[in-house]
Amino acid sequence: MATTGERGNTRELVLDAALASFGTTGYDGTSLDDLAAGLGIRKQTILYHFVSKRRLLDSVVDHCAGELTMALEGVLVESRSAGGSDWERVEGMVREVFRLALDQPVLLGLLREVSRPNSPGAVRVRTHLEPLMARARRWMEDEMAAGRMRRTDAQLLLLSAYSTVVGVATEIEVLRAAGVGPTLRPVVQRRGELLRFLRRSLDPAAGS
Amino acid sequence: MATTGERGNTRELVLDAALASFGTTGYDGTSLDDLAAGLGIRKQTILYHFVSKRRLLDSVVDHCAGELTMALEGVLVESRSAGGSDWERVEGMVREVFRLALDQPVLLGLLREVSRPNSPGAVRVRTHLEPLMARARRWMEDEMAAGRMRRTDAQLLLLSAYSTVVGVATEIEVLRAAGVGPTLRPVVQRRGELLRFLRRSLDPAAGS
DNA sequence: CGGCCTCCTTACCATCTGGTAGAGAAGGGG
DNA sequence: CCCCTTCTCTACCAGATGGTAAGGAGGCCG
Repeated sequence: MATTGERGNTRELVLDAALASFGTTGYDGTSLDDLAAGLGIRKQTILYHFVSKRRLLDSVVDHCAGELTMALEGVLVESRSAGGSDWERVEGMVREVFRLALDQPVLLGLLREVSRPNSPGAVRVRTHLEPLMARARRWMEDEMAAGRMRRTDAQLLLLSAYSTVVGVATEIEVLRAAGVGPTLRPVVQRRGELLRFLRRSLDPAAGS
Repeated sequence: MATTGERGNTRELVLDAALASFGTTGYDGTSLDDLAAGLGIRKQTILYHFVSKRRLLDSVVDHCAGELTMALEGVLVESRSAGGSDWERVEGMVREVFRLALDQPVLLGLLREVSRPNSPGAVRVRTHLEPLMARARRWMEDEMAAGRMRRTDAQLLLLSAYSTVVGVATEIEVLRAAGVGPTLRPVVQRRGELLRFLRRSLDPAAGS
């Protein structure tokens, strides 16, 4: 075992620190030496657990994607057992995403970093998002066919919602940088806009 | 003069290439060697014109900020000579910003890069934006005092509009990365939302 | 005890980085 | 003609970076 007790949680400590560093300083701006120094360990310890810097980023992305997926799954299960309508499910998921983002602002930094075209993490994030999106799309199209959802281009709607979330994430970071701390107002407002947009597009009981 | 004709436009060529590279690959991800190689020149030529990498970034930011300022100034002058109302002026400026963003997508990349907290370009961008914001704020407060504009927190409104624009910029990039090319729809929609929000907050002739 | 596995270490390296020093080419002006 | 300025080049460097190789400490199992 390790000389300095601490048990086997080194991996997760590195994961957390890397998430924070990638999210704030960026992938290229993060050096393994600095990362290790911040944790009081040696760079090689990081490389022992995560082979290479690139795969460390992948692991961080995997970790966060897993959290998101589980959280959304939870909402889905809950809504299903409560017998909620389609629209209530959609709303629940959107609210959960925003809740996650506000609870763990570090996630926003990472999201922004990997959302950049040409980002090394972009492909990895895509492998996580694509099945999620495909599943959501299939579900929506089924519901549309059954008349429980207003007909629209599911693919485009999902993409639009996704880009909106990424955009809001950026906004939150910009506001934070400008000193406007945890002012929920604009975020809540933008969430409301997204929800209204989705409702208008999906809810058969909504006007226009 | 230069061995290879081309006159003295090397500086601007570098500026353009740097804008593109900083915006896509990021500041840390851009190497002077690669930048120079892409232009068929040597790194030292870049350093001759721009002393250091950091100051190259500053120059790029200055250049873009100058373009933006001039464009906005143009809208102001035009609106003033046309005798437009306060609200028409605000709307004209917002439209001009979006027009610029759509015309020169590279600007979006840079904006996103420098909007990141801890970005080396953040301070530079702030020095450009602060006087602009202060001026806008004073103008708005004057108009509010004169009753030509609805009373509200000018500072917060400006910041909110700014963060919205940055957010939209990110959205456009994400959509572009997802293969959804120049689909104007979501952008126009978000511009509409921003305009409605501003109108609601500022135009005395608007409802609610 | 001795071999094995896990985890973290020191030692080292090839490469790339931004940046310095200085030379060479060419135009312009006295 | 020579000098000065402008611009680009070659040569070079100190430091940082990601990554390899190998060893040591301790638990576990035969």
